[in-house]
Amino acid sequence: MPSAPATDLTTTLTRWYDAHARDLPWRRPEFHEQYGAWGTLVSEFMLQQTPVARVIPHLDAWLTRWPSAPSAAIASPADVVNQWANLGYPRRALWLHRAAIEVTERHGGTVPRDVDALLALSGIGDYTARAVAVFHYGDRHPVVDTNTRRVIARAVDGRSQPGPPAKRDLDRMTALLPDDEHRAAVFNAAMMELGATVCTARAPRCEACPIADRCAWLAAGRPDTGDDRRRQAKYEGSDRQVRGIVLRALREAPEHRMLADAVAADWVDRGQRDRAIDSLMSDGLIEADGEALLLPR
DNA sequence: TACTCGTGGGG
DNA sequence: TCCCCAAGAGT
Repeated sequence: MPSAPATDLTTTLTRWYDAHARDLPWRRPEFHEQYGAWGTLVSEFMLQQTPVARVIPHLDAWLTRWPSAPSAAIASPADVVNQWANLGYPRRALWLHRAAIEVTERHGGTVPRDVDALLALSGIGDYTARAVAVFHYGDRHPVVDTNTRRVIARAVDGRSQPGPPAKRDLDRMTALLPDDEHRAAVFNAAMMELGATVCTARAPRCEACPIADRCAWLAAGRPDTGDDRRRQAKYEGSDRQVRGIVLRALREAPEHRMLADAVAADWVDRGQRDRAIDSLMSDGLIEADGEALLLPR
């Protein structure tokens, strides 16, 4: 007969987190003192779909240049897109810039604490809004990302992978959250850290897992329960690839300006190249000036 | 809901 | 080599 866990989930995860959490810039008290909620907001924007190791140097550079929302709000879109460099998904740079303007105009330059106010900002969804409210302000909300969804799928549901994201994920995370605000914040961080470093997507290290004794998936023998997530579209030859080539060329060009004909000139499918340029323009990531293309002013 | 949107490191 | 995946959000 299996014995009940000696310690409740929150305490177990909190102890593990205290001993094993990575020392990341946005977890340091000085970071919050220096940059306030703006620092957390910028870090979370960059962490949307970009790995931690790649974010760290860019975050430092960004906050050195723009240490507050109002300072970023008066930058040009070109400066922002260029500073974003190769972080990927460059629309995020424009949305972050827009959010900085909104924070300056609507909230007097201070990133708001209220989740609904955060959700109303450009580029901020369920994850980022609650991450700011929890990790900077210390409030009690469910922070649901790919890591927490995977940990719940395994530990609670006994499945090898989570299903597609759904609104219901928020309620499931809430159900696990301790009542105390501070403990809830640590619980959110610990679930994410566990998913990022132990309960990983590909090769989970169950032998190092603090909650292995109560994991439904491990108890079931780590079955492959299938994966109903949608696979990422092929990148090679895609519109995204062409967009990436075009934008990189403009970032690296003198004055961030090039003759349109010279951009991605060796891309064989000319029609696809032109469509990519059109879509970048409609996103506001580039603009046309006569025969030239340039980053938006 | 389904699809799009970059870039690079690791298995 | 190739494929997978990464602190998601907007449409």
